[in-house]
Amino acid sequence: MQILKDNIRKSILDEAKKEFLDKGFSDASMRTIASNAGVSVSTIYTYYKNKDELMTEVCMPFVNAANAMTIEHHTADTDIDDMLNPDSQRETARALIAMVKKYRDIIRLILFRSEGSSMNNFRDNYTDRTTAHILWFFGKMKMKYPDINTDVSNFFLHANCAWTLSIIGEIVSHDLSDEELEKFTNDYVKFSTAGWAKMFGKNT
Amino acid sequence: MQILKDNIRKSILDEAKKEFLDKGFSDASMRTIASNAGVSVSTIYTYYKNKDELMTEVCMPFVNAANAMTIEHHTADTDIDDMLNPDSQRETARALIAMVKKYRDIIRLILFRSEGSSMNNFRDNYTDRTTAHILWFFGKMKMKYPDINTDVSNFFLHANCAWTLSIIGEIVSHDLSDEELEKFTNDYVKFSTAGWAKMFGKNT
Amino acid sequence: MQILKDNIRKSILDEAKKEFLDKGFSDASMRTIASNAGVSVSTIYTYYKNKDELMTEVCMPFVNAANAMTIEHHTADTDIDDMLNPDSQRETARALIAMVKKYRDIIRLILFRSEGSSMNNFRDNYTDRTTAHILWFFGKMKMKYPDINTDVSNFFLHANCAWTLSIIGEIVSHDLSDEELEKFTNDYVKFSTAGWAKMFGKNT
Amino acid sequence: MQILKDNIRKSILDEAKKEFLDKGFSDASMRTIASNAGVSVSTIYTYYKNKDELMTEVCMPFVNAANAMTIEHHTADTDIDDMLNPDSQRETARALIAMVKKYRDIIRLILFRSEGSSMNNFRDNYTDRTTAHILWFFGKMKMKYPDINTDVSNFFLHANCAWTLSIIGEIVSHDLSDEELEKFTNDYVKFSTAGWAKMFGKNT
DNA sequence: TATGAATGAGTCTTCATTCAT
DNA sequence: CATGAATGAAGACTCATTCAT
Repeated sequence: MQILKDNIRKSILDEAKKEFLDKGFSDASMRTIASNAGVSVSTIYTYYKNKDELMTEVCMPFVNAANAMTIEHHTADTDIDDMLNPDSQRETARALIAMVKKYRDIIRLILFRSEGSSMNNFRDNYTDRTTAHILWFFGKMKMKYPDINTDVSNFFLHANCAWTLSIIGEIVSHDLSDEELEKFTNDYVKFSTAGWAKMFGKNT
Repeated sequence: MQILKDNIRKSILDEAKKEFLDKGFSDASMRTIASNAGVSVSTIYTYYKNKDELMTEVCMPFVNAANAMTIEHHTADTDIDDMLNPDSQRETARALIAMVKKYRDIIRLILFRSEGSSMNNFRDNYTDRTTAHILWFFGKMKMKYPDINTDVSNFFLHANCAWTLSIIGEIVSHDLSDEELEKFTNDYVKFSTAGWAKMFGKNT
Repeated sequence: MQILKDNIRKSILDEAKKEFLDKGFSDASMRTIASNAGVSVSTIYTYYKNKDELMTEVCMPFVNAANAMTIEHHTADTDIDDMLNPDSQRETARALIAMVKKYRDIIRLILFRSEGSSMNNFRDNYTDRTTAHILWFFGKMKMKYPDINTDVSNFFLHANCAWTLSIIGEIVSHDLSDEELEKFTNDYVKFSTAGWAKMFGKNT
Repeated sequence: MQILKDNIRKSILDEAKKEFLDKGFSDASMRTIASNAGVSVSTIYTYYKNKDELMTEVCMPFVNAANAMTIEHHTADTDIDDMLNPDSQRETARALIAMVKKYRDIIRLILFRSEGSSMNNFRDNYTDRTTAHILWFFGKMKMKYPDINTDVSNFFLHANCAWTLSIIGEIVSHDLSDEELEKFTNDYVKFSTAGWAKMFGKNT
């Protein structure tokens, strides 16, 4: 029975994901989801309060993974050097890309097809959170190395965080081979480490 | 009469813009637009063929301006040095920001509230077009300066173009003072010129 | 100017006929007619009071011809023998068929696509009128030849008149060659003269 | 519950029939039907997929009966003599008339008020099917009695079948007493048996 | 005369959601 | 637990017609 119910849950979530991706949240139809999942519309409502919650539930796996990664990242004892260290950056980028590939569909759903749902806030929330973390990190670094230049425009930091999300969006929108992704990673790291070095005034 | 008609057109466009921004294209209601514009629903249809065309018409001012800017940019006789020249880059950035500020609402509409309309393609189209231009430009530069490194991942170029759009999106989503924007511009230019210099291998 | 106006009238009528035939009266659209005729919708209303009158006007050529034929037929000095005379019947049938072929489209319009318009009464009116004439004719014949049997069910006469209309409907619905029509005429006359002879009790 | 649901179904069908008869399919309004049936518009859509299917469902009782009668008629072991035998013909006619009286409203609906719906094809389909049967029957008879004349124009056969339908249409359009119908039946049989006898060349 | 413009009423259909069973 | 049934509100869009110009 438990198994049966889990099957139904999964079936509903799967079909909901397809329908949301296909039509976008607003234009998706609960009927279609139910019909494709082989259950009645009302059954969906016994599992999920409403359309929005269904959407949220569909996105949860990624949201959880993203939160976990964020926490891990935030608690890591990184130093300013890590931002300038290509190897360290590459590692971080690869981990991110691995996760992006894993949650490809959900990410596409959240970034491009969530209009009208509460998941549509994810983009802004995520950027804001990441930005806040960077600011806190910069403060910490300034304490540690008083002579580096951390006088960086808040909005530039924000834009940089948004870039990450933008890149994620581009990755999930295109079908890239592993080689392309690796090459991209190298280029990106080259570009951004050089950029940050310049920002920090370490690039005499 | 002419004035009257133009008034009505403008009124419809204004209210449509508001409604689209407020609810998103899909959830926007023609009834609401008509009611707020003080005309009957059918009157809207004497001016615009359907909801999608109304949306398109709302966005046209920006689309035209963006196209004009693109053409101007593409026909400009830029050189590789311009990409590395902070002054030149700042000028370009400022021009872009000026336009973004001018069409703030429409840009927000296109980037974040256009799901379900044909304007939703703008983002991808724009990124693709810009990427294509950059590729062409790189080829030209490689011919001119055979010793620079232009072996940059296509997808990195794409991601870079997407960054521009992402920044534009952030600008229209936040209420930034002129100082902040100026500061951001400086930082951005510092960061990216350093990045490109590194990419081109000019940064001995 | 007169010529111009007549051109417009004709153009409107032609396109109206097409649209009515295509969609049926109820589903036909004044807009479509106007657009195809190259005039504005309101122009149609300067020529015709409303959709129904436009329909009527489209059908007039046939209605007039049919009335003329009816009058001619009614005033003709026919005798009971004519109904039993194959040559006479064939002649009548051929004349009718000629007219039917001439007004083919309008007849199809009236018989099969006039629902919702006042032309939809034509069928019944025509049958009733023809039936009335036959009744009057039978009365006259009974006076002239008291010994023939004219005790025919009113409704049979009605059904017979309806048959004529039904045949007309079949002719305009099918694409028949002249040979087929001629063969049909012969068969029809053979069949019905035999039938009437039996009815009149003359066929000993 | 079952009873309740059947009541609702029936109520919807009844009111739909009335509305379709009253306004014709195209001009009939789902709102009016729903309102008269005492249900909401959307409830109709839980029972019937769309307006056309509702129309079809309204007509089904007659369509089924007509098909049953056709099958019965086609499988009967009739002979050429039956077409010339007044008693046999009268019997057939009476059975048909009984059915017509039973489904009077639906027949009127199909024959005269179905424009725009898929039931509008019934007339032609029926005529074609009956004609095909007659042709097959004539072939069979020619095999059995090589000396009868079955060289009858296809279109005449078609017109004859259309006559049946035309008569049916006249019956449902008029309020005829049983006597009138009986008298009509006699006349019709007299007329048509004489006609067919002549056609077959048996009436020396 | 010809029409652009305007409209209120209407179209069929779908929606997410609720609830009794 | 699962659902069939029901619904009011809303969807985009079209309609025939009028009227000032």
